[in-house]
Amino acid sequence: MVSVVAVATHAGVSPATVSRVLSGRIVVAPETRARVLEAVKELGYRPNEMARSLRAGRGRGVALVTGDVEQGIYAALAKHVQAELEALGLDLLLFNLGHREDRLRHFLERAPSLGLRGVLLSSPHIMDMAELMPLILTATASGIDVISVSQDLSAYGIASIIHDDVGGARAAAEHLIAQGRTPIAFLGRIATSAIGRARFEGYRDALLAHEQAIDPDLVWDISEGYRADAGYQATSNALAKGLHFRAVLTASDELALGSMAAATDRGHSVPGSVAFVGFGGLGWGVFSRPSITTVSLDVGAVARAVRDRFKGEDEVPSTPERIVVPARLVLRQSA
Amino acid sequence: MVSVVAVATHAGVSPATVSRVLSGRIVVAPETRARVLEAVKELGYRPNEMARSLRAGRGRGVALVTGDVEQGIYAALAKHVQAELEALGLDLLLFNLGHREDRLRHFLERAPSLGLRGVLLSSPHIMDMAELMPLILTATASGIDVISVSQDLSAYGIASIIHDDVGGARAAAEHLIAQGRTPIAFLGRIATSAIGRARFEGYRDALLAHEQAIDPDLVWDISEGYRADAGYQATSNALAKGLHFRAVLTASDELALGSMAAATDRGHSVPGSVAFVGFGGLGWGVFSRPSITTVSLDVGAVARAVRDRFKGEDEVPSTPERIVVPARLVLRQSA
DNA sequence: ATTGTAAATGACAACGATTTCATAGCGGCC
DNA sequence: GGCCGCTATGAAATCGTTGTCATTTACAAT
Repeated sequence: MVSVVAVATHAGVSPATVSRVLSGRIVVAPETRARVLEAVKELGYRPNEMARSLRAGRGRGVALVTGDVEQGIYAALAKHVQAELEALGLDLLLFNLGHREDRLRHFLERAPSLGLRGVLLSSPHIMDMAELMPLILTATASGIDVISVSQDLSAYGIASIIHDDVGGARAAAEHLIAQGRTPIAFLGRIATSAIGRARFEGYRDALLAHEQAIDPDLVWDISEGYRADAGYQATSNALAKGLHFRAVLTASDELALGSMAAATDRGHSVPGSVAFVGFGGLGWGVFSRPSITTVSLDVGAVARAVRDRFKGEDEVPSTPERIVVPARLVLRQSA
Repeated sequence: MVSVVAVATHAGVSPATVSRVLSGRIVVAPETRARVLEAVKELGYRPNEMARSLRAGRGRGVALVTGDVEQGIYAALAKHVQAELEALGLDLLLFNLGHREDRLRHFLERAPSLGLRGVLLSSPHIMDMAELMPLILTATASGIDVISVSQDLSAYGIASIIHDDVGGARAAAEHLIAQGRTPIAFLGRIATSAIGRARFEGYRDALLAHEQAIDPDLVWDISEGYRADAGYQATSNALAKGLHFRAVLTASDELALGSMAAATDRGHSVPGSVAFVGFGGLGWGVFSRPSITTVSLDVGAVARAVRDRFKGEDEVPSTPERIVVPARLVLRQSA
């Protein structure tokens, strides 16, 4: 491994000078500078990131903690965030909880010793943040910038970048109501997910605003992840019970796909007999048939907000603590 | 930050002893040991990972280099690999190339200085590995275990964990032929992707084995990523040209979905008029309507192979250099 | 001519953990 | 009783980088 010392020797200067040249922040005689750069190139020197991190007290890693990257929206988030971080010379560490809270606890315990620059918490289906707060505070105290993505934790003093889930769901419900597609069912996690609850609130708001009663039988509060099979299951059950509904507002595109399949399998036409709205705006939603009308979440905007948060060199950014990214209803075939 | 020195002082021993107790590999008097553990617990000490890495010469990170995590198969890979690595106390760094080769180069240049334990190259749509070999060799020389995932680079002496793409595609084509669904079109990257080419070979093998001619018009060699829109586009073009085919063997589930949509939109029934086979076996493929018959790739098996590779403490594992994970044809509605 | 000042650079310490080397203490054996 | 050897532990060096402090040299000002 070629180190500063090697470069310094080669260039006939001290290691300190090499460091100065490379940092660029300190004046070095042009001739010396040239000689050092020459040596650097000749030896193919690259500063050791581990030594740098130790010296600086923190590294260049930012962790993304997700519930399940296999879910399209998280994969998209990982992709966009990674791209933004890479542009800042930061690395993305991925921690996938699989919706198991103990792993989040374990990660948070480890976080301070890893020298992370930041932690993006994007595991929205975990409710008792209160219990985890001590760990989070320990992390922030150790210089880690903890940001909640998707879930609003600004009440706890944690910077939050969130989608307008309430507004998005409301817009979707309004659209369905305007088309006369009532009654509308809601499918998602409510009791066990802050995000799911926000979407449910949007649904409820719209219904109440139009003096529609909320039928508990049409509120399908699932407890598993937002995968297609959960949607299929819940919808099949509802149909088996003979419940009547003309539309389903779901909390993810995957749920919508599964839900739609359940209806289709029982001979209901989509959107003629039942309409479906998803959440996320994933790429493949355009190509299912019928394609999925969805509340599109601008993942790129979230990633840019993350970038803004990390672009400075200062320890604790002073940007606003709560950023809301708008959600947009994208009309396609299913509703 | 509480360090070994703090713990040592607290326990009335030297830092060396603390280290010995925690490593567990060296005998320490039971009474001393107890005192150290007590101090560790009392102070909430956690070894600084950056210092450890510097001292050890390498850290605990493993990088996963993907083409596009937003594609289901890579997201699934990331998820499973992360889970396996976490069990080994290793962290996953995610680098998403977005199919841009310069970023791979850039990453490989940086890799040795990051102290990575390993690099999982899973960006199969890059062909001229020969050009990148010097960088890869530099990485391996610096102690990084470079493993090619999906793409067979064992000819270059790089450990490779691959799917049986040829066999999987052949099985799919055989299935279509057995059902009399000919002529069969192939949709995927051939010229610009090692994996795509392998899948094409399986297709070709099956056709030739059954004395079917390969119609160049039915070989749709796309150049973009394996996203649904590319599949839609290619298939629409083919249909617009009035080409006749009874089945499409595609190189990903996303392509299959897009391709299927194109056919559906032009009034063809699936699978009655045209059949479709995808590649990957993603969760949502079960719930599209029609659901997608697919060559399922066992991502979990790949992740386990990765785990086996990293579970030892030794620098260069001596496990076989080429592991082939079987691919399985999963019959669903589309074919 | 002498002193003051700024620029350029080198020596050295420090980040925190681990490992090697050295040593104190103790028990056993002849 | 003296010596050998083993066990348990401490002191110190090391990983590679960077920041602080000190030193040198040159030049300007009086």
